[in-house]
Amino acid sequence: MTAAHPPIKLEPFKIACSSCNLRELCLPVGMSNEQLLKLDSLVTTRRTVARGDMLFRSGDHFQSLYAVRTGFFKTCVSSEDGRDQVTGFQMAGELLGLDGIGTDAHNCDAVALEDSQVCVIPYHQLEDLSREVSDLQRQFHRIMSREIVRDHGVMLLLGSMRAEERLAAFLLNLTQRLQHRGFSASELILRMTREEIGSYLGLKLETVSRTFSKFQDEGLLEVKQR
Amino acid sequence: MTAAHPPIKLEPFKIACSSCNLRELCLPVGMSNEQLLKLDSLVTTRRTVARGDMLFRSGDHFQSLYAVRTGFFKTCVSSEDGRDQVTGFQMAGELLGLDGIGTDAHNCDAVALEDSQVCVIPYHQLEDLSREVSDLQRQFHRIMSREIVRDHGVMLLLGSMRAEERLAAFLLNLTQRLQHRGFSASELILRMTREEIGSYLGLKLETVSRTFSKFQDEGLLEVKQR
DNA sequence: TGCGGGTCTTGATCCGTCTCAAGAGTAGCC
DNA sequence: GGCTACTCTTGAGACGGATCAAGACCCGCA
Repeated sequence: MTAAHPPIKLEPFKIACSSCNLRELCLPVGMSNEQLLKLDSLVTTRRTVARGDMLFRSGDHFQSLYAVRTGFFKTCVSSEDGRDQVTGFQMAGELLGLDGIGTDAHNCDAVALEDSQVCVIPYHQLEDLSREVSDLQRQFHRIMSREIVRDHGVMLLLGSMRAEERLAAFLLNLTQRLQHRGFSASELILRMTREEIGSYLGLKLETVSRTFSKFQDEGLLEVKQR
Repeated sequence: MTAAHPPIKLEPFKIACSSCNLRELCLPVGMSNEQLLKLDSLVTTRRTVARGDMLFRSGDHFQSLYAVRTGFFKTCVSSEDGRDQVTGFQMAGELLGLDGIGTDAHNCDAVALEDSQVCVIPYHQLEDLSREVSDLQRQFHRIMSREIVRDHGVMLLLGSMRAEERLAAFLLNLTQRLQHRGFSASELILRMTREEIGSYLGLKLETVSRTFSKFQDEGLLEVKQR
């Protein structure tokens, strides 16, 4: 939309929603330029999370949502008796922290699977602005609703598919989302371990590994260490 | 709040959110009386759904949310290849249809498991009002967020629990919700079949039945035909 | 009251995934 | 560059739940 950028200016380009290359995937979808400026004034800080570090953990006080700018995350819940379940993998443009709204406390751990950056979205300000900007309200509701639909899809997977089907559905989903972001449809790097994939799919890591081998034997895919 | 009801008036009492006995469980939570009157003008129609009938089905155009007033529902998604998964059971005060917001089309079937009544909440009007009434906005967001948290809990159940644990967790959850609504904590009527329970828990109906029998043998509960 | 269809229980067997275990491959780090 | 720790692969055997099958129970309805 901006015809040209200043020719020589070298000061660090402050990345704002209005000029973010992810704005067609993220919270800004459907918003006008004018509205985006308001969003810019709300989303002013970014946070870097090193691989293996947590963005937030279960029980933390909830204050902000986070939009993944670069990198890759997993979220996982755990039960009192120490069981663990990966509930999702998040990539650029996806929101983290929606689970915290209901109780003002985060309900899962969010772990960076590679060095990552997130935009901090102060939740109360987002509420305020979305009362003013209905397009923002709409998009926010859509995102929450889609998370619910996604979760239901995972339930279907966990409740009624066999190991091969689960892994195939998982890989298909990953490649589709990566393709949406301009990556190859035929190749991908798995940022997560077999164990994490297994946890997400309700399988043990050995089963995941065996299923990969099986797919490879059948010529369905080629595995080069992740 | 009303000290006494009119002594003789027999005309049908128009049930509004402001006087609904479920207002402490449902959308009105946290709203003032004044705000509730606005909500009343939005939620003006009710719909009766006979046992076995569908409130909406996957693919239907999305226009409204539904709050269960009386009765009991299940929601289920199905994959292209005909697999079926019950994603939840809804009782009084709970909202149906949140999955439709993201794509303007319902994404699951909602089936009444007994004769039921729901309040129709036109979604666009709800959006409008929640821009005006921040307490409504907050509660609506909370409800969506809690649905996400609930779904994550089901994923944990499906991904890492054994049959007995799943059934126990399910029964515990049901009794807690019923208790919240003033029913006995030690007794309940299962409105759903073994097959529906199984579908929700990722088990076959025979396994559900066997697990009930096992619990009974161990003296953990008593089964009187449902 | 007796019939028929749906639901539930229980048994026997089978199969998919888990478990345990050993070894190979890979990456980070001194 | 070589050590260590982690991750992945593969095998053998065990086990939980699925499947197949038969019969009991229950409810709605004629």
